[in-house]
Amino acid sequence: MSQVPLSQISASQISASQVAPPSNFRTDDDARSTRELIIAESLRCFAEAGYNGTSLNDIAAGVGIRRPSLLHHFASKEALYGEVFERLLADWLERLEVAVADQALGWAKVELVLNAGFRLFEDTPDYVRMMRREALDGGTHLGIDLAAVLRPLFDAASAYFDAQMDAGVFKRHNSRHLLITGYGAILTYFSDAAFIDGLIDDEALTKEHIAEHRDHVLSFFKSALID
Amino acid sequence: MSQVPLSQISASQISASQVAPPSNFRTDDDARSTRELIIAESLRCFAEAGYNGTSLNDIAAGVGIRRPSLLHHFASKEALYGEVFERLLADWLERLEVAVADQALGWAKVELVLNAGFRLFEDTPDYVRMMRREALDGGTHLGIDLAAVLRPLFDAASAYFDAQMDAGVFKRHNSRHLLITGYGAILTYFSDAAFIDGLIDDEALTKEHIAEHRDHVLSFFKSALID
DNA sequence: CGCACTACCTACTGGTCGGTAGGTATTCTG
DNA sequence: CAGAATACCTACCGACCAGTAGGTAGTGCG
Repeated sequence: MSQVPLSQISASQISASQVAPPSNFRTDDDARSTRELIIAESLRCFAEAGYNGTSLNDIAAGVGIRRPSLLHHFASKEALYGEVFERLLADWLERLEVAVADQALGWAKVELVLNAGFRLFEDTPDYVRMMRREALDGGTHLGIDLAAVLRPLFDAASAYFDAQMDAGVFKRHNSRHLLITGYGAILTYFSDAAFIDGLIDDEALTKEHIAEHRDHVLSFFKSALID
Repeated sequence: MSQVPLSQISASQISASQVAPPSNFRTDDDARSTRELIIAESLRCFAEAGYNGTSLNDIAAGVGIRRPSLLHHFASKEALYGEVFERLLADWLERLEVAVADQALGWAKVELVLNAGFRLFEDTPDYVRMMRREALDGGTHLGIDLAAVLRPLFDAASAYFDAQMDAGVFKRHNSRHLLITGYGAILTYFSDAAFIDGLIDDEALTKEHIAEHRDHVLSFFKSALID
């Protein structure tokens, strides 16, 4: 690092203007909060416009600081994106594992997990869109291999369905394809909300409409799995 | 212009300019084909990396020409994107309407349309990813309002399901939510193929695996709609 | 031949990108 | 109170972006 050629340092750089003393200084308490503000705004922007469609200036402006100040808190754009994404994964895994760990069996457990998913997505719609973009790009945008992280959950769910089908609790389906179908059915409603708004008369992502869609997905899956 | 010091013009430069006479000249027949090549490569790039992630240089390089030559065929990047997208829509609507116009009734018609969708998506996976990105961005990236174009088809399909449910052919579900669920279940398999590859042992988007998923979706929906 | 036309090129413009250098207030700490 | 640390700033960099200017081969037609 820092082996910048001396030739790049010009005299004009030294004569920086002292005209604008912004005075928007932050205390230590606020410092943590600035970091959080940046992460929150980044999530919003990355979900809305994607990685390439979001500039550090956009994020900085949303927070109310300049780009270099943002880069004081995060080493690079990729590092910032990575931190937002890691937080996404951690939040999701934590909340999903609570539902997965539940001792319920049969349809009750499926309903439990689906409900947890809906609640989770309802709380974090920006996460959903960001995840969708990540899946579209192959899930390997950064160091994290999204599929590899979710694979254990996926395998466990698949085994659960297979066991319940063997036991005759559920009608027979291909469990892995069933999971892919389910994940697509649920995620799409949240990721494509802006598009779906144009297909229906109500507005998607309102509390009422989410509940409507959740009820539909639950009854639809129940209808396909239970006699 | 051309105020380059004579001293900088080396013999190698002069020879270089004559060593590479591009010679990739195209006749009138090829001219149309260059346009097609550009559209094909654009589709590939826009599907792979999105609008913001694709530069005109990327596309031009894929075709084997320079960016200004590309802009000789299309007025701007947006115009190019628009033409690719319009072609997408036209292709889809044409092929879907054949299936929709069929006189089949009950489950046979659903199977017909689903099969047409699968065949369509299998033939044009790049279209699917581009569409997905468009839906993520709200479907109003350019002048075209994606949802408005599809709305008539959506309404007709919804009315069909309602009628069949009223007649007792299908079990009762909310038809509009059913369509959203269905579109998500099918589209996701194609749009997120790279991610799904990491969740399963087989490779998605092979002929065999697509058939497997189609069979699953058909039997799953049949299971949910028919007693 | 002369002239318009097409398809391509190199070389450039203005602007934006991510990132860096270096400075300045303010606060914490010894 | 001195010095380190923090959080912000302006001014800059090189790279890349979409798009333009202007030139040059080759083609078709009078």
